[in-house]
Amino acid sequence: MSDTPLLDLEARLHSEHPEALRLWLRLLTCTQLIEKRIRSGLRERFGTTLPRFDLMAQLERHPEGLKMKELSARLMVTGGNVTGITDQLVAEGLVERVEVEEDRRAFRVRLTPAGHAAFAEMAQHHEAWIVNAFGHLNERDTAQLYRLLGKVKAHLRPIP
Amino acid sequence: MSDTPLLDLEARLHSEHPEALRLWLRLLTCTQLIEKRIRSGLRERFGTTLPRFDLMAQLERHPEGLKMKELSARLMVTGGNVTGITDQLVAEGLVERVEVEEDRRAFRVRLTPAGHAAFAEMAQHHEAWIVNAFGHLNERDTAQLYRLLGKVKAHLRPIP
DNA sequence: TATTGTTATACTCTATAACTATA
DNA sequence: TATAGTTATAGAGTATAACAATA
Repeated sequence: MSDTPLLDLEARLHSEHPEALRLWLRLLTCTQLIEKRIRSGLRERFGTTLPRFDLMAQLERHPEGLKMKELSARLMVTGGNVTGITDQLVAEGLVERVEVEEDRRAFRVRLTPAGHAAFAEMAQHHEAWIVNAFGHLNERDTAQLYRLLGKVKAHLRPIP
Repeated sequence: MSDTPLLDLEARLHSEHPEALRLWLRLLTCTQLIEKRIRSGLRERFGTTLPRFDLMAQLERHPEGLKMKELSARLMVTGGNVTGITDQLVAEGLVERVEVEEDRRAFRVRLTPAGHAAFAEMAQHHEAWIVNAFGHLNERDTAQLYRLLGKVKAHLRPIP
């Protein structure tokens, strides 16, 4: 139980922690159901995808722009993917690459005015879908769920 | 606020329910972090993927086997994908298709003895990863989180 | 006609690794 | 040497739609 958690799995694990497994399956199911709604909403209403929306959401929180490296870390994907998604959004005039004076290798990606406007509209619907998904939670439940997930997150990322 | 939730979004949504949005982002982050761990664990240790594991997990709960249609519903993916994943697992001797007497269009997919053994080993590690992910939750927190997510799930799927 | 399952297709996201240009 | 970002590649997962066989 202490420091050799993987040595005698066969003997005990399958029945020792069924609650953790049930919890995980429920967490996964909830997330997937909500995520599917958002993905189809974004696709059907705006012809876009969740990773693209997420990238724009990050930029909206950082009007001065974010470096590719920062975007990569925040979106939890590798650099090549950020390049690809950014290229698409640049081609559509929604984001732009701005040179960084101090470092000529890097630049900041930021929303264009058109991108800001497009994001604002999407964000409204996005928020409505979210609010609807959690529609039956009262304030207390919402706060408690948020708090408990905070504990989980803190343990998952020792250095947030 | 009552029956026209999408008409005047611009005016109110962005500031009216920030808690729901925060909750969703945290829920998504937790799920993604855990999921990434599980995916890389399955890949590195067992050379397999999460959808394949999930399919086998469904079969393990149903020793008599499941029809493709049932697997499709449970895994929340469309039929073509189930065919593809099943084909892979059949090729590796982990699952088998068994004819259904009453309906010659359909059959049941079930684990082979080799598949059962392979799944048992994976499931042990899988459970260890899950237990570790929720390692800092005490029993009360776990139960409460499970209960709250149950509320969310019930609202998401009116007919479970 | 409707349903079960397959096939074919196309698209998105992803990680990896080799590459460039700067630092 | 190390870092920022790109390119190229390959693979997995997904949805869609057309299809065959059976109900």
